[in-house]
Amino acid sequence: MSKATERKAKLHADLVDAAETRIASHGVASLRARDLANDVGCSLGSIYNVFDDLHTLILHANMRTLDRIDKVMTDAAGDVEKDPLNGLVGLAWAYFDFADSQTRTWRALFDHAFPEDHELPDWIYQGQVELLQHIEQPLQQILPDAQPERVQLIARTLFSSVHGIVELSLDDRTVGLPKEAVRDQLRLLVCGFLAGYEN
Amino acid sequence: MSKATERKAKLHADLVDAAETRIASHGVASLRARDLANDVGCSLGSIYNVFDDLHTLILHANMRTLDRIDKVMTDAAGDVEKDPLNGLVGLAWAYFDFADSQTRTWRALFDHAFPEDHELPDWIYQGQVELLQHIEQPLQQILPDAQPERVQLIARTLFSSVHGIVELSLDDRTVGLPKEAVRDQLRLLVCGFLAGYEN
DNA sequence: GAAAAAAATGAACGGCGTTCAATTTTTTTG
DNA sequence: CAAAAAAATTGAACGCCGTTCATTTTTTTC
Repeated sequence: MSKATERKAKLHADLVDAAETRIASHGVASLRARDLANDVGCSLGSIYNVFDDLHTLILHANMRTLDRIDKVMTDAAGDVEKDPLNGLVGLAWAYFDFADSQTRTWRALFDHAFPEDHELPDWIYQGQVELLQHIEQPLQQILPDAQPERVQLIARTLFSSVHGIVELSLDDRTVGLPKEAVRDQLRLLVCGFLAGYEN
Repeated sequence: MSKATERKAKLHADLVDAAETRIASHGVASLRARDLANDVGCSLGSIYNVFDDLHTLILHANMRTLDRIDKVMTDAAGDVEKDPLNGLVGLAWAYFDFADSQTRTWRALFDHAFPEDHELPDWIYQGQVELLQHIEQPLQQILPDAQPERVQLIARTLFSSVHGIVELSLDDRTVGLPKEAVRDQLRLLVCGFLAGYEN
C-alpha cells in the first residue's frame, strides 16, 4: 500500500474512532466537524477528502455499532437450539442491555435524520438484515412448518416490537415502560406472541 | 381581551398553523424560522416574542398532532366494550392508519431531537398519557383481576410494541415490515400477547 | 531530480437560530 | 386628550455550523 493510501486509511479510521467517542459521550446531535478535526489533528477540509460529508462519517460509526450488536446477539444466542423460545427472549434482553448500556451510541442508529435524497449504502441495510437472521433461526425451529417468507415476516414483527419497547423505555420524554419492567414485559411479549402463533 | 393580547394570540395560532403545514409537507427537519415569518407575514424577531424558541413552537404543533391522534383513537374505540380484544386491534390499526397517512406530521412527534436540558412541558406528557388510557380501558376488561398498575404496564408494552412496528414499517431505511403486512401482524401481536396473559 | 498527481490547508461562503438596540404601537396615567 | 410608560415589532447583526475552494505542501511517476 502506498504511503498516501496508508495515511488516508489511517485518517479514515481515526475519524470514525473520534466520531464514535463523541457520539458515545455527547450524542450524535452534537457531533461537529471542527471538533473531529481537532480530535484527530487534521484540518477541517481534510475530513471532506476522506468522506463525502458528515452523514457518511456517521454511517461508518453506525456500521460499527451494528457490528457490535451483531456480536452481542451472537453471544446471547448461546444454545438457542436447545430452547429456541428462551433463546429469543435472551436475544431481546441482549438488545435491551446493549441499548441501555450504550444508549447514545445505539440511538445514533435511529436518531440521526439523513437527508431524504441521501441514499443509504447497502452495507448498512445488510447489517440490519444480519441482526434479523439471529431471530429467524430459532423462529424457524419453533415454527418448523412455516415458510421462510413467513418466518422473515414474523422476525421483523418481533424485532420491531422489541425495538419499540426498548426505544420508548429509554426515552425520558415518552410514555415507555420503566426500565425495571422491561425484561419481564419483553419475555411476556415474545412468549405470548409466539404462543398465539402455535402454528 | 386587550388588542395587544388578541394580536399576540392570533400570531401564536398563525405560527403553529404555518408550522403544521410545513411539517406536513416537508418534514420537521426542514422547518425554518425565516420561512415561518414569511408565511404568516411577521418579522423574524416576532416569532421570539411569542415563543421561547423554535423547539417550543414545534411542541405546540406536536400537541395538536397528539390531540388528533386522540380523536382518531376515540373514534376507533367504537364498541370496545362489546369486544375489547378486537377493540385493541382496532386501536392499533387506527394508530397505523394515522401514521401512514400523515407520516411527516406523526414523525415530528418522535423525530425532532429537543436539547437534553430543554424540559418538556407537562401537557405534552399528558397528551401521551391520554392515548394510553384508550388502551387501558379495554385491557382492564380483558383482565378484570389485574391491578391497575399492572394494566398500565401492559398498556405501555402494547403501545410501545405497536409503535415500534409502525415506526420501522414506515421507515424505508430500516428492516421494518412491508406495509401490506402490518395489519395482519398487528392483529397477531395484540391477540397473541394477550393470549399469553390469559390472566 | 523534475514534472505530474494527490492530499492538506484554513479562510471564506451561505444558511441557520437567536439576540438586541432602535422604532413603532398600545396602554395607562393624570 | 395628552403625555408617559409599557409592550410589541423590526431587521440588521452575531455566533455557529457544514461545506467549498484556491493555494500550498507532499507524494508519486518517469
